[in-house]
Amino acid sequence: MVIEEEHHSQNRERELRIYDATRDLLLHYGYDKTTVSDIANKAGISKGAIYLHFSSKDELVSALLKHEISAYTDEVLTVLEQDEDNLTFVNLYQKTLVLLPNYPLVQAIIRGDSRVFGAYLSRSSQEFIEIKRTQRFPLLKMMQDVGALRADVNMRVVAFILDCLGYGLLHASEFVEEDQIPEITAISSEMGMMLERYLMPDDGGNLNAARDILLNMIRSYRTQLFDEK
Amino acid sequence: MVIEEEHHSQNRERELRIYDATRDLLLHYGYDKTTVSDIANKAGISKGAIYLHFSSKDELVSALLKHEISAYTDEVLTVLEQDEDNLTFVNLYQKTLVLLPNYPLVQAIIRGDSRVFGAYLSRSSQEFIEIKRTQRFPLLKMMQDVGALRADVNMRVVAFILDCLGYGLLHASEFVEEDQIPEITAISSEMGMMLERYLMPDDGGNLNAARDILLNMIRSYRTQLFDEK
DNA sequence: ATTTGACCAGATGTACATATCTGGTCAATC
DNA sequence: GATTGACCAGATATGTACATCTGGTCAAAT
Repeated sequence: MVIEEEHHSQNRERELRIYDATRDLLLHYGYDKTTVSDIANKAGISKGAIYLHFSSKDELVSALLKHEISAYTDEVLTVLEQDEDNLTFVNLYQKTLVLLPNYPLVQAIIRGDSRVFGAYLSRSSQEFIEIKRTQRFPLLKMMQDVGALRADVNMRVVAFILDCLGYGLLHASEFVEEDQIPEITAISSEMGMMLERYLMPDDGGNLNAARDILLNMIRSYRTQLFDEK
Repeated sequence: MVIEEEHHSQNRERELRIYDATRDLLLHYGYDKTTVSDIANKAGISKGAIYLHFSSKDELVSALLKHEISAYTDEVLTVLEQDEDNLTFVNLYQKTLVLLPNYPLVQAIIRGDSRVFGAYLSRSSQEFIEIKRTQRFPLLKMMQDVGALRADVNMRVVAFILDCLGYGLLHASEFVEEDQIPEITAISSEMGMMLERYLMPDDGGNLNAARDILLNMIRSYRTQLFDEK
């Protein structure tokens, strides 16, 4: 029993090493230029050992992506659940956005970065990405319906504007020098202010309801992601 | 004299036909797939005649781009100068943004569209684009300094956010179905509302000053564009 | 004096053969 | 029975010879 435990954790530990190696290599060289041997080398194991964990290179990458998304949403959920008090738009936004730079692969997923994912992208039909965008409008609409957001805006258009803004943020390095990009804390704080002034109802709105909707949406996204197939 | 006049206008008319042909072909097939013969054919003249107007294909395209930018900024200036009264942020934004879809080449320039400009882009070092982005912050800062925008925002970050938003808007067709994109009038109206609530000082601010700064900036951009070389 | 379009050199594209690489396997090893 | 790495087939990259295209010119036509 003790032995099996140890053994299992040995395997798990190796799996995590494989994830680490794959993440580093994907971000640095991209999917096409990263070979299974490279990953094995970097993880300090043989190529065959990779196939003891994953049935193919694609499956390894899929598993890694789920792992990364899981870690990111986990952290977001934890943080959002924590501060019951002192809830503001700035907070809500800052909390979820500030964590993103710690998960560069998640950023690359949302961005649909072909440099990082190469041939993998065209094959796997981006199951991960779609969900987020198609659910932005419903999320905002629900928030508006419970009175968390002001009623006198065209929410369909607002969703589109926020999509554009998000797209721009994730692609900023394409049109501006890396060192010209402000701190993510400054950006999310400023964006929080903007959304607060723009979308908060005059009576202050129901921020707890907004937070709960956001939490539920993330939770259902997680379920969807890990249950199907 | 009359003959010369007529002759000149004959040449000018042919130059405009060349512009029209080039614009159409660039937008449809892109720079690399558009040959000088194609342009000549479409304009109903011989290839040699093109070289009576322009010394090279590149120079033709440069001239066309200046021509397009000139036309667009001309129209913007006219419109902005017109309504002295009833000045609002929504108006200011709507006026400049609503005209852009009529100038698809200008959009392509701002977007740095490699499909449209192909090899031309890498060569000509995008003299046109740079100016606009590097001057967004100074523009906003000036507006803030004259009290047209609220003082309690980090204008450097606001400029960055607006850059991201602009980038996203121009690249919208890359991440959302064409028919999911709202009407440009709805977008600019909603964006005007957003900026108004976000950036307008509590006392309403000095919108005439803001408009004048915008006008001057566009005028100086035009001068810069047409004077140098 | 204009305008044309055949012409040219260099760039670009095509086709194909050859060399290299790489995802995945499995007999041999530990 | 867990792990390895030599091995293989198919994919990808490289070299190369040849054909086509295209920006630009200029003698000839208008």
